[in-house]
Amino acid sequence: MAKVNHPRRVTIREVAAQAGVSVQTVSRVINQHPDVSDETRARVQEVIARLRYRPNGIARSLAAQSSQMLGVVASGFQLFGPAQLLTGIEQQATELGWHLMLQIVDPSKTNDYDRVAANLISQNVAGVIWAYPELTGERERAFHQQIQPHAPIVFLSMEPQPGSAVLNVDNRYGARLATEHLIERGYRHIGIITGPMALWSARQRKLGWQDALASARLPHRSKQIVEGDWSAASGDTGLMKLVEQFPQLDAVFASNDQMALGVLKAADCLGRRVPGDLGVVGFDDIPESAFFKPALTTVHHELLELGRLAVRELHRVIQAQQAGKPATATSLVLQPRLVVRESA
Amino acid sequence: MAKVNHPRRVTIREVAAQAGVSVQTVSRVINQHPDVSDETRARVQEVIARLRYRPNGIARSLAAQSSQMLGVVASGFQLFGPAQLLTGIEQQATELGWHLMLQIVDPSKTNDYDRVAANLISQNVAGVIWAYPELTGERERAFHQQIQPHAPIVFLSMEPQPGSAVLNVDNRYGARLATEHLIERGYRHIGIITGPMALWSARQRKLGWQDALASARLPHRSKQIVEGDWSAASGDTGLMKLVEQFPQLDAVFASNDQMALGVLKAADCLGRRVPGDLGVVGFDDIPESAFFKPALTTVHHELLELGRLAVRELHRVIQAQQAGKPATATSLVLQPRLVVRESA
DNA sequence: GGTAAAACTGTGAACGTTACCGGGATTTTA
DNA sequence: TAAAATCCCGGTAACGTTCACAGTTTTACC
Repeated sequence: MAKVNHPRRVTIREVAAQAGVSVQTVSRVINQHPDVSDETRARVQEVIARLRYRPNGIARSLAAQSSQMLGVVASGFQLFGPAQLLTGIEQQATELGWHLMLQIVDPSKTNDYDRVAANLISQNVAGVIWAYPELTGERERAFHQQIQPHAPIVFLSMEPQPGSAVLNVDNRYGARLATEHLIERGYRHIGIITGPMALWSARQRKLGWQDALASARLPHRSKQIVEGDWSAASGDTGLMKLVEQFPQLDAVFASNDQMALGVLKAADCLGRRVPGDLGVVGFDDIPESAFFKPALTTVHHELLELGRLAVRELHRVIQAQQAGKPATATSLVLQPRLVVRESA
Repeated sequence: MAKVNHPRRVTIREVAAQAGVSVQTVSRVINQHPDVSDETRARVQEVIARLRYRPNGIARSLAAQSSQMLGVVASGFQLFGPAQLLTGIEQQATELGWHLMLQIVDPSKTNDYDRVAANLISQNVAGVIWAYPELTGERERAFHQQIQPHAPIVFLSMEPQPGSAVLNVDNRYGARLATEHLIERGYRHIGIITGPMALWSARQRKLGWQDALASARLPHRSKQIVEGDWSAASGDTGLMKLVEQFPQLDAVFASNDQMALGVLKAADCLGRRVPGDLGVVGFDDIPESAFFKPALTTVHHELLELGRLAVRELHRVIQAQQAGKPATATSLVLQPRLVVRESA
């Protein structure tokens, strides 16, 4: 790292000199420490404003051994879920005065997790939000072990692990709601297009579908199941496969709205009318789903709120730890709800 | 900022002690400085690995007066464009070894820009990518003035400003392509649903639509125009308004794909067949648009690549500046292309 | 009016790294 | 063979802030 000739920035020392006080006093003013007389405080603040002094966050972090930065590990913002989570995280972080350091993981590279952990530690983040959907037991443990000594972690949308704080939407319950709705409407041969089965959330949604069928004493066999990848394209081909391997199919639970869109499209191509010949329910309630043809019945969940909660939880723990009280983040599950429209 | 009792981290001093060399030599090894013998280098690296030493990025930034961090100012990841940009930025940043500090602006708060600038400066970012779509002339200048002395800036999707580097997609040309396609297909009464007119990119798309009509000697009047807000809902209500105020309407250019979806929905409600009774073209080519009914003809642009380019440009300038050669970022425009499907 | 407590302010040493400069050992050049 | 260049390496002083502690002044109370 070569030195770049930037204009000298104003330092705390200059402010102190101009205000006729010590550096320490200026520091106290900046940090809203109570032990400063109103008069001194006012004088210092006047100088700060005049000189346009900005405390150097880097130096602050180094001296105080803690930064104003939260690490966010994520991936795939093109998808609705991650984008929503990140937005919520950002909103809440800004409101509470935290900065965000973004890290993307490439799950295909095994040692990418180490790189990310190293980066987070090296920047001395005060807390970490793991918003990437998947982390298997062993990797989770390894990551936890690396980060935990330095900063608390909150995981999002992941399989609950003992000893870790995981914030989730109840995917299983949501899928059950969706499927039960189909059953209520009289459909009896209900297939599913799942998300990538490597993902816990996708597996949970599949379980919810099974729950509903089981409690209605309807059979569920593997020919009723097709695995998708969250994309509309996989919903489209998914339905094609499904009708082929399970001809009596009369309804589909698509594990997200994009795939549901693909299903609607394929149904159209096959000449099947929705909801008459085929019931369809999605998951996520993306803003567009109300404008599908027909408008999609789907499961709504509050991912934005989940992201906000993650930050708040981290904030709580960090504050407590700084006050000397040991605290750990706790897990939490948000309940989704069914949004009935026209597709079932 | 109170001190938290975390386990002591391994410092460069301990590595130096264990390896029997000076702190400076370890620093040289970390930074791949050439002036170290292979033998010493190997010994130091062995110790680093054994002690699991991680250089403290904060201390490094402070000492070197430059960080490994790029600032990204953005907003609205739920929208396709920003999400795509951010993904591209992240990919390229990771490949080049940069970290990202994320900042969201609330455009409704006037002084939010100052807050963001202060944050970026305080964290000593090496460069800034402004990915929030809009910054008016004056604010742009103010922001520029605050940041520029500290770090180079690249703006994305914004009105080109003299003296600033702006990376853009040619929105006007893309919109022209879309509209010309409608004209070629024989539509003559072509309306438009614009994006928020406060946004330059939305205004450019409108201009492209005008260009096409003008060069085909077709009239364009204000009753052919409705302003939307990028959402499917606004596309839906937009078409309703449009047919009311301009009954002879036979085609619509929707300024993004979400609004096009809304248009398709409204057309269906009105009993108008697409593309028979009504031609529709969108903009963005979101992955779902191929699965609309009918499949949407739209304009494709490479926002992911635009994000990557922004990082590369910044990287180039920073490198050059550190090498002592003054350099400035340059502007650039990417050309979009038409994707013909079934909706026109 | 004296003492103890409270309120305020300053001093010096961290925090973990890199920049700058200087010096010895080794090789190259004239 | 001496001088000059090159290669390695180390010591010291930053970078801009906060922390711990030690002062000094003011206030409160009997």
